Amino acid sequence: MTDDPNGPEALPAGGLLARGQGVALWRQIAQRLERDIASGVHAPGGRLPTEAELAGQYNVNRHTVRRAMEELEGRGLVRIEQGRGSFVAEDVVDYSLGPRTRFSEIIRRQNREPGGRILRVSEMAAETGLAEQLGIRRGRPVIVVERLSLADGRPLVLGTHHFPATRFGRLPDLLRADPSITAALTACGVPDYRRRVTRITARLPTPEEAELLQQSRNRPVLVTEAVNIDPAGEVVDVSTGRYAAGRAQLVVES
Amino acid sequence: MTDDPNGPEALPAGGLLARGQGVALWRQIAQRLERDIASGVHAPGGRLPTEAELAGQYNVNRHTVRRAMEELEGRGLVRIEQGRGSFVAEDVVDYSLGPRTRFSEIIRRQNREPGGRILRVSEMAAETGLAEQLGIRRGRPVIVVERLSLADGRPLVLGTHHFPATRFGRLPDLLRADPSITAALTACGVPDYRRRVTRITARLPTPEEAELLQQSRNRPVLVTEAVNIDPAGEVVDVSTGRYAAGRAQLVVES
DNA sequence: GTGCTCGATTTGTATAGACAACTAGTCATC
DNA sequence: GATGACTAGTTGTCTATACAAATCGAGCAC
Repeated sequence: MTDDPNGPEALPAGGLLARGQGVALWRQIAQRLERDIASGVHAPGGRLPTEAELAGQYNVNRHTVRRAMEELEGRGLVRIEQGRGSFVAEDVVDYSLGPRTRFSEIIRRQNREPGGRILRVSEMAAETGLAEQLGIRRGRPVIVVERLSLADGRPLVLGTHHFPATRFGRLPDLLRADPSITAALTACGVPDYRRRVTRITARLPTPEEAELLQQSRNRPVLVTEAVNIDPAGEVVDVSTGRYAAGRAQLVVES
Repeated sequence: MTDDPNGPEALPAGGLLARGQGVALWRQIAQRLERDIASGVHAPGGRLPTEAELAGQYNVNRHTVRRAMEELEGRGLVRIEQGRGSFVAEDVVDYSLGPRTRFSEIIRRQNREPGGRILRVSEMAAETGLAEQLGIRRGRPVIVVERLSLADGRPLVLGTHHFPATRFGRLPDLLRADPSITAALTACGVPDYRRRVTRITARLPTPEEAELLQQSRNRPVLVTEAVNIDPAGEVVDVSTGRYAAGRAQLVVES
């Protein structure tokens, strides 16, 4: 760095702030953080340095950093959570629950790229409650599909689907080729289906769920139990969904 | 006030805050100020108690009050001005400058009640510059109309209009009956006119202007010089407008 | 009457300390 | 494996002091 204070060199992001130059320290910090966010130094959803870290980095008081963070929060650039930290804001997906709940449609409607990963396909005998919901006899085989749904590459929903095996025996093969459940059902002779009911609760995720959804084990997931039926009214799918904390909100329009 | 802390009596607005009850002091202060504004204790545009006064009133630190004020400012309820004080926010009028600039239309378009007061009507000989703009000979008489325009009863613009007396000799009588210049011009055979040009500057108001506009003498007013012409292209009015500080912003759409 | 200066007033910034409230991770226990 | 306790880490609130920056009004000079 030259001795010329008006030289062309740009200070690095962590460089000293300009004191007594007419721009409040907190504004300069806010500007730098905004720039770092815009340039991708901090990714959406990513955790920012702590207030103490930033205070040390910029050699200012923690309250000065807080003032800068409040500014960014007010502008929707960051999300501050007591006890957890500060995070780059990311848009929360509005997950509409209605007669035609379709993951890919919902995601595309919000200008994001839907994705899916089939985690596991297995077969098991239906226990009483599930059999009842599916309208089959207890003990009959069901295809269980565990699928992770992503938006823009980020996990959003962890779904467990149950299909009567007698009717949807081909699902495992179909899903190997294309992870779209809607497409697979079409191939099985169900060109359309609709949501009959959705029940919503919340709970803490299991360790495995937390890992798959890329979230903390201490933050609750929204849990849905849904029943989907075909045009004839037959139940085709009983599914459980677990929605990543802070990344989706369920929307029910009356 | 009864000894029962759960009694039905509501604390007066200036009553003590509830400490350690799970609601931050600054939130309680913000809520009370919001309530006072909503109930009309503080009128739009009115000055709020100073930070020091509020700190004393609520028995808190000045920074706690600042936090509350920042909250209200962020929600657009108040306007804080360094060195001047804090004021209840009032909507700033968008004063559109275009071919058909009409005060009453502009005000009504923003759901306010236009009003006007003729301050003075006089006659004088046109000096060189004015004569030139009006397209008359120097020394010819012009009718000078000083009008205060109000929105919802609050002064917004102080206008000085100059009309050629030979053509608009009836203006004084007409304006006595109805303070609408547009209506008076119609009665004088000018059913329509449009804005040819507007020049904008800013300066500090004179003491009289400040008083009429109900503002500080230290705050600049926006000043416009406008030329209005009739359908035949003849200049009908050369006017000066002085817009109250903080209450109007000129809007020019390209 | 006007403009300038100065003191008082008011908000804005920065630091500092202390403690509350919340969260996450670890570890022990069942 | 699940649960609860505990600890460390992180943000939130409140107070306090000091000084900067902006504004206002009074007084005075011209």
